[in-house]
Amino acid sequence: MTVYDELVARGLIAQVTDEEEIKELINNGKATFYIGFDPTADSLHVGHFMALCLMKRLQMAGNKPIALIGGGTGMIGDPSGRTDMRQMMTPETIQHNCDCFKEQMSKFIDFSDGKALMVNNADWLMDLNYIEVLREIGPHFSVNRMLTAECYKQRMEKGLSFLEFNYMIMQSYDFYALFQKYGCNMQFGGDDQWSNMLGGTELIRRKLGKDAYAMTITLLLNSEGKKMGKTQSGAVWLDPKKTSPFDFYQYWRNVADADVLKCIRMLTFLPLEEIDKMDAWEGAQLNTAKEILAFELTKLVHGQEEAQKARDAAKALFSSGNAADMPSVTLAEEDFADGAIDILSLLVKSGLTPSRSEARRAVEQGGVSVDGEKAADIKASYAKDAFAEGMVLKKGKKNFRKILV
RNA sequence: GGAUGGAUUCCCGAGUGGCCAAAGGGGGCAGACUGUAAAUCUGUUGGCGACGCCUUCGAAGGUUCGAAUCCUUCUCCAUCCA
Repeated sequence: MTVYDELVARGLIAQVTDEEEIKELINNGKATFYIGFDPTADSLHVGHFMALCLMKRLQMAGNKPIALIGGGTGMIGDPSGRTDMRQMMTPETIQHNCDCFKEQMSKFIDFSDGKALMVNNADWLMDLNYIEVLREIGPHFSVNRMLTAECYKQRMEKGLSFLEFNYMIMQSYDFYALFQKYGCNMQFGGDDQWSNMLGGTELIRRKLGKDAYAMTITLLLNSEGKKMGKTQSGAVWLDPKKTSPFDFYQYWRNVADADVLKCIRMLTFLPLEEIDKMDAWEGAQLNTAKEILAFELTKLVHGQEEAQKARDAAKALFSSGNAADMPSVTLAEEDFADGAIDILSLLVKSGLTPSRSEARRAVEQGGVSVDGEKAADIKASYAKDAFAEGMVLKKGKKNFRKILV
C-alpha cells in the first residue's frame, strides 16, 4: 500500500490541490514539505500531534519534512477558526514557546543528517521592509478574493483587524521563501488553513511561474463536532508537566463510542488490517478499543514505560479503588491544625476542588469518598497518622488523588 | 470625524430604583442508571469562620436611606454615513 493510499484509508486527508501530482511526489519520496506551528503556548498539544504523526509517516516514506515554527507569524496571530482577536504575545513569550516546541518535536521527528529541518519564520519575516513587501507581494493578492475566504467570512461579522488580515499574506510568504530556499514544494496543515495555504501556492505560481502543492489534514472532531484534545480546563498537552501521562491516558480512555475507531485510525500507527477488525466491535467491547487507543497514544507520546504505568494505575483504580501509581499530593506541616486536617481543606489542598464551597457541595451531594468510604460529614477531620499509608481521596467517579504526608 | 445601538456571572441571554448573588438556556460538577461511553432523570453551579457576612453586572466618579438599573466622564465593540 502506498503512503498516499494509507493516508486516505486512515481518513487523514481533507483537501488537496492536485491529487495526481501529490501522489506521485510523496509515494516516491520526492516531496520536501513543510508544516507550520504557531507558538501560542509553551507546549504542543494533541492538535499538533496529528501533524507530527503525518510528518513521521511521510518521513518514513523518504520525504523530507520541514517543521516551521511561526516565531514571526506568531507576532500577528492566525484569525482562522477564531471568533475573536487573539491576545498579543510579547516577543519574549514567543521565543520561549519556540524553544519549547523545538525540544518536543525532536522527540518525534528525526532531524539528524539533514533528514528533516527545523526553521523559524522570524528569520526572514522580521527583516521585511514594509514598502518592499507591498511592492513585491502586494500586487499578487486581491482583497476581494481574500475576503471571500471562509476563514475571514466569519470574522467579518465580529470584526477583523488589519493586523490579522495580514496573516494569510505572511503564511503565503513563508511558503514562497521555503520554496526558494529549500526547494520545499508542498505544504500541509489543518483544514482550517486551506485558504492560507492556497495563498502560498498562488504566490509561488505568480512570482516564479512554478507549481507547488498543498494538502490539508482532516481536523480531528468528536461526534459533537468539537475539536478533540480540548477539555474544560484547556488543551491536552504533550508535555508531561502540563498534562500527566495518567491524565493523558484517561482522556483517550474516555472518548465517546462514536469516536474511538476514528481516533485509532487517525492517530495510532497500528496496522490498518488490525483496525478494520475492531470496526466490527460494538457495545461494551468498544471499551477494549478505548483501552488500546489510550495505551497506544500514551506510548507514542510518553513512552512504553509511562504508558504501562498509566494503564495499570487506571485498571487498579477503577477495580479496587487503589493503585500504587496515581496522581499524588504531599501535605505540608502547616496544612495541619492541631495535628489534624478537615475534609474540606483536604479536597482543596489535593486540587480536587478549587474552593471550599465546591468541596462542601461535593461532600453534601455524596460525591466524595476517603479510602473507599463515603464521606458524609463536612465537618469530618483526619489526624495526621491517618495518612501514614497514604490516603486515597476520590471525588466523583474518575478523580482520584493519593494523599501523603 | 458624525449618527445610532451595545458591554450583565464560564458562554449565550433576561433584568431599567429595593422582593437581585441576579430569570432562562448552554456548559461544568455531583447523584441514579451504565461499559471509566452515549442518552435520560435529579440536584447543584461567586466566595467565606454560612439561617449571616463579603465581592461581582465594561472603568471611574456622582445622585439616593438604597444602584446592574438614574446622571457625568472615560474605555472598548458593532452598524450606517464620511
